[in-house]
Amino acid sequence: MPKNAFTCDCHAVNHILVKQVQTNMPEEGTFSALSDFYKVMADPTRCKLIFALCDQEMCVCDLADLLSMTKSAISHQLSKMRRHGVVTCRRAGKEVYYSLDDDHVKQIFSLTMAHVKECSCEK
Amino acid sequence: MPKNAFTCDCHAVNHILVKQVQTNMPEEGTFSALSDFYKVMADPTRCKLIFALCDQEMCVCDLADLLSMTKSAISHQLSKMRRHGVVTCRRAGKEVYYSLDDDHVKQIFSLTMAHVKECSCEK
DNA sequence: ATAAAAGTTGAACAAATACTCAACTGAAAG
DNA sequence: CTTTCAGTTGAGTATTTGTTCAACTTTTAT
Repeated sequence: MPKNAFTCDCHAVNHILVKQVQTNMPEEGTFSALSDFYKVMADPTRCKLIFALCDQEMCVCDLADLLSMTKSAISHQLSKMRRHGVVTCRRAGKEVYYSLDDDHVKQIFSLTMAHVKECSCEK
Repeated sequence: MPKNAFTCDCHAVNHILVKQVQTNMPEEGTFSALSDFYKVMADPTRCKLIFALCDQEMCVCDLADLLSMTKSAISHQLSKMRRHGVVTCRRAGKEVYYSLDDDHVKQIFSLTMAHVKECSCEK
């Protein structure tokens, strides 16, 4: 059974506009990639980790101490972020040091920080 | 029982750095606001809606037609986005037209679009 | 008034997900 | 070699969440 193939329950008011937007729409994969990226950011713990890693690399242990959480919880989050290209890591003896992978992330993060400070929208 | 108050299961390697980052950390509310914002963006359907509304306002019906989804599903998503200050709406006869509320959103969105096009990270 | 179309809303269900727990790997020190 | 500490990983659980369904409101047309 095709998912939701044609279950629009109404007739478009402005057909021309709909068609026009439709031709400019990126492919499905672009939107999954977009929302996947935002999903990685969509958690307070991961936002804190990004904030912490904005200025320097840090090891899992220090990040766990900083956020008063277990190494396991932090490690899970970091590996998710790593799978999505948000952070990289390097081993140094017993420690593994994480840092931000991409400069875009820092840009997007600080732009969003500025946004939420201005925007006063109720939950 | 206090949630995870002090359950860090290790000793910080670099105490000084941890303390330093700790003093610069924004308050909890800032991080919830940040992740709440990203949560709103973290869905393919909502990303498509934002894309569609980047250039002009559109009514629910046309958006439902564009994405081949029910009015109800679209309306639920739009109201979520409205509660979080991402979109606004105005009534015009039977139709309700939605548009992007804040220019920051457009900026962040296009920056992210550029990011995911360069970044080739596996799922 | 009545009907039809656009949109909203609340409950319910299925899928995704953050943290916990326990078992594991890798590196350094005894 | 054994122990210890840093970190990872998989399973399990509780919570969150996207869509459906059905009932409702609002506006326009007959």
